[in-house]
Amino acid sequence: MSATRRQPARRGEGNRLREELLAATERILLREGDADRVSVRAIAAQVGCAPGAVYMHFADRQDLLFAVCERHFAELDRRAEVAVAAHDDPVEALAAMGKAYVDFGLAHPEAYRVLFMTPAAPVEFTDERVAPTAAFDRLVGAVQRCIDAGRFADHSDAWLVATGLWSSVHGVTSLLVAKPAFPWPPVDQLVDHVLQVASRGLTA
Amino acid sequence: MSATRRQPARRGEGNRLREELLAATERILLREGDADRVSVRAIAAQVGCAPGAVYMHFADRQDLLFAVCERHFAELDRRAEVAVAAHDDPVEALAAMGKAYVDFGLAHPEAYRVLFMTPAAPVEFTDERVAPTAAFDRLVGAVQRCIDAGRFADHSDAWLVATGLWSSVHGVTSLLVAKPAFPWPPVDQLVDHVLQVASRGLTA
DNA sequence: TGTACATCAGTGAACGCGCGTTCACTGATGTAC
DNA sequence: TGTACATCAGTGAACGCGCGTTCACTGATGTAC
Repeated sequence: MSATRRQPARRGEGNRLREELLAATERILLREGDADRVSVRAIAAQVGCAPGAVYMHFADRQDLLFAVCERHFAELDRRAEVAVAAHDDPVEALAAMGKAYVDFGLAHPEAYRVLFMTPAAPVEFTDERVAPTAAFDRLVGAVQRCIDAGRFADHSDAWLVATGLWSSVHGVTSLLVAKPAFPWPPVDQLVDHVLQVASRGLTA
Repeated sequence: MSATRRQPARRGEGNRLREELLAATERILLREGDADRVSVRAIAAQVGCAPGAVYMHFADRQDLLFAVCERHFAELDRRAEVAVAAHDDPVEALAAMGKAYVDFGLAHPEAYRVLFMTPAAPVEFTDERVAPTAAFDRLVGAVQRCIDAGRFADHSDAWLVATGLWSSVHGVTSLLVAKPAFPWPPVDQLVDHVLQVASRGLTA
């Protein structure tokens, strides 16, 4: 896009290029749909700087990609938090979390793919850099509240129910992200249907 | 593995190398877990032939990768067919299809990823080379039989229910494939749980 | 039975390319005296 | 106020690498006469 050379940042504004690099990486990630196809050189070209300049702000390519994902992970957790807080009824809160999850995935398909649809995320989320399970812990908590409230007649294993629910909402999200050309029903209808079926299946 | 040079095939046995290339491609796809990381040169080295020999049997790299996937797609449809045929009860047949689907994905994670977890499969499945919707058509039919039998009280849209079910079974499969390191419940338990919840949610 | 020839199933060197990363250097900006 | 110097925020050329693909060639095998 902006193939012209940018002006170097002023003193003390070293973070400007950093922000531009993050934005450009995200743009290219969105366009390519695959972290493997996002090259340092393409990012630099998009920003209008030399490839080497990337290494002023990030240790390496992985580190840059990770930084992009990290932001989105934090947003997912925030969305989940808001969704839960909006409902007193624990089953409704759970459904709202599910909806928030799908919305997040569809709003950031590129980040979603990198985070949840590749075997190795740019950096493994088991290390100390991020708490990937923050959003998942929130889900387990919401399930446990349903169980404690006696809403799930037959199910008492919060971990099992939570992984099952995650599977379902991930299924919708990831298929929509991976196969946009498929003749899907209207997205809202599909999402509501899946959440409703899951909800009925658990409470029945 | 077999880094030694192979003997050229005899006259009339030209397909021998073709088969060996397909097998090697599959092996490397399994190891790498990503079609983008499967190179022609690595395949040739594995088989023990020159890189150029690949072009005696396949038009290009895409063509070779596609041929590997095509076989697996046929197997998925076969498994679905067998599962449906084994049950008189339409709801049970549907659950059996779901189980067969997940089993297929876990048995061939590399093919599953290429087929269902990337935005562009090696070749787009909308073209004339394969009928990717064969297995899906089978699913829609199985759902319709449940509806016709009056088993789905509230649901009359076979397409919506089928896409929803696909989402659920895809969710389990793809998460297990993409995140094997996650502390999942026992796989059988998780799969049975998801299928049971979906089944109850639809029949309730 | 012998031999010239066509064909099959490859070889292997080379093509041009884009990649991540390094490193010596540069020019503008701020600071100390 | 002027000037020497340090520092910041980069540049840009180069490194070695692996990639997909092409192409002139090769050696074994079968076939025609």
